[in-house]
Amino acid sequence: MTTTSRDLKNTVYEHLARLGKALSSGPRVELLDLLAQGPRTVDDLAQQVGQSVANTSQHLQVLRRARLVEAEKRGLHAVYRLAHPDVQAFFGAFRRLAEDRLLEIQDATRRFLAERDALEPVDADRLVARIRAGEVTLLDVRPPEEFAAGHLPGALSVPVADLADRLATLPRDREVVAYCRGPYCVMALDAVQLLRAHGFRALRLDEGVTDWRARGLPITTALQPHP
Amino acid sequence: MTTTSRDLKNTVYEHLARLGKALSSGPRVELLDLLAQGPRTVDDLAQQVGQSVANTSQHLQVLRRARLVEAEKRGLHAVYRLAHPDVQAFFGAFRRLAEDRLLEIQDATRRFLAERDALEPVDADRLVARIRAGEVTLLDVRPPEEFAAGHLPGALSVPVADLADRLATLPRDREVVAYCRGPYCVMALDAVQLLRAHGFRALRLDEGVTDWRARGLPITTALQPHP
DNA sequence: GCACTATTCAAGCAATCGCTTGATCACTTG
DNA sequence: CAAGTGATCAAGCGATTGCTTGAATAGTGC
Repeated sequence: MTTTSRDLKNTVYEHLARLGKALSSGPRVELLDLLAQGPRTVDDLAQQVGQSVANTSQHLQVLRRARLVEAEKRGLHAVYRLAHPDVQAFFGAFRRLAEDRLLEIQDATRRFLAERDALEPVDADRLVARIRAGEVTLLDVRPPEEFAAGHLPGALSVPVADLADRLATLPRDREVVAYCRGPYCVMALDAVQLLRAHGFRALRLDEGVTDWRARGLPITTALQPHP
Repeated sequence: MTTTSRDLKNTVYEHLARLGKALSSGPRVELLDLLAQGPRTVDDLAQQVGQSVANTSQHLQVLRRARLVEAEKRGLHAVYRLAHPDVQAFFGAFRRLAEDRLLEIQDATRRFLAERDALEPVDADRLVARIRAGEVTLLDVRPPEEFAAGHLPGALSVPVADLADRLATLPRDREVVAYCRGPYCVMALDAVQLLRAHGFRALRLDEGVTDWRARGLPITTALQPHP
């Protein structure tokens, strides 16, 4: 009797721990973070996290066994995506808790930003009104697929790789605000550096689409995520 | 340049994973679940999870390094508690996600409950009104310390171990509702069985104090958690 | 059918993890 | 101060994990 109730506890907590295990490896958390931006193929993900394809595939299967992501075969490719909107919300809570509690994270990013002397990012609260009013030029510097999967209203899709070629098309009389995936994403940082080097007044928004959505602000999808 | 940004990502995601690692072992999750009920000493916890004291201590230190719990020396004892209210909220989200996504958990508990033929628990929504109106006798069958750390308003503290001795003091003309720590806690189940065997109309509430609080319903503390 | 690509599978190795045991430290009480 | 208790530390073990390498599978395009 006490033994069977112990058994139940063990299996229940063991299953809970399976969810924890899924989040217990750096590369896996990074994969999840990428997938929170939108669906992706395996070797796309592998490239982004800088791991071998085989290894990435294995990590993805761990995530799949924990029901955090799911895969769909599309011709040659296997497209992975988050298994449910709840996962995105939970992952946000996970990241937020870690950032709040583990000061090392804040330290590391602060040190990194200081080192790159990228002026402190403007926080969203102050910018939201101006962005929504269209007083600034808003750039989404993520890859086009992520832009397609959802972006801030009014944002222009200018992948950081293409930015140099498209500088001429940007109005010079307005401030430019660049954003990418979130506070740890450096693409917006690169963009701001490049813009400033060319005389633009440029700022970095340190939130991504997921943070934006978490605030209850609107997201636009130019294309359906899975039509 | 790309290398340093990789470095930042690695350290950030590695730190995030530290939080995941804390949640990646069954006993550790169980410890967290217990601590969500209220502060505890090490060997109290060790007994509850059925592990050696040394092992429990080590698990607690992993949780502490992840800043999920903190310890305070009190004379001979080390009292552990959750490090912040956010941790409790997050742990609730963690458990809820796991329950929703990992059907194995629901299966296991359902099978267990069926095996013990404990009639299905009454869900809170239907009972809340009657409990608040005081139409039923509400029993908190957890240990006294947990009752002291916070309990539902109007509940009587009747630890399951003492229940048999106190049956005579309970009114027989009203329904009895027993609760303990949550859906996986079997103390309320034992209590209901015992009550029914003695002719009471008894029901089990499958929520605990943390669920109750998460609903925004009131909690009473008879004693200050840390005076 | 053949070459090619994207992904998964299987085997292997070093590193880490979970638990145990026995010693040690910190504090209380006789 | 000695005895006793609660907790931590340190060493050691078997099991698991993370990554690599090389082969196998499934679908595409010639």
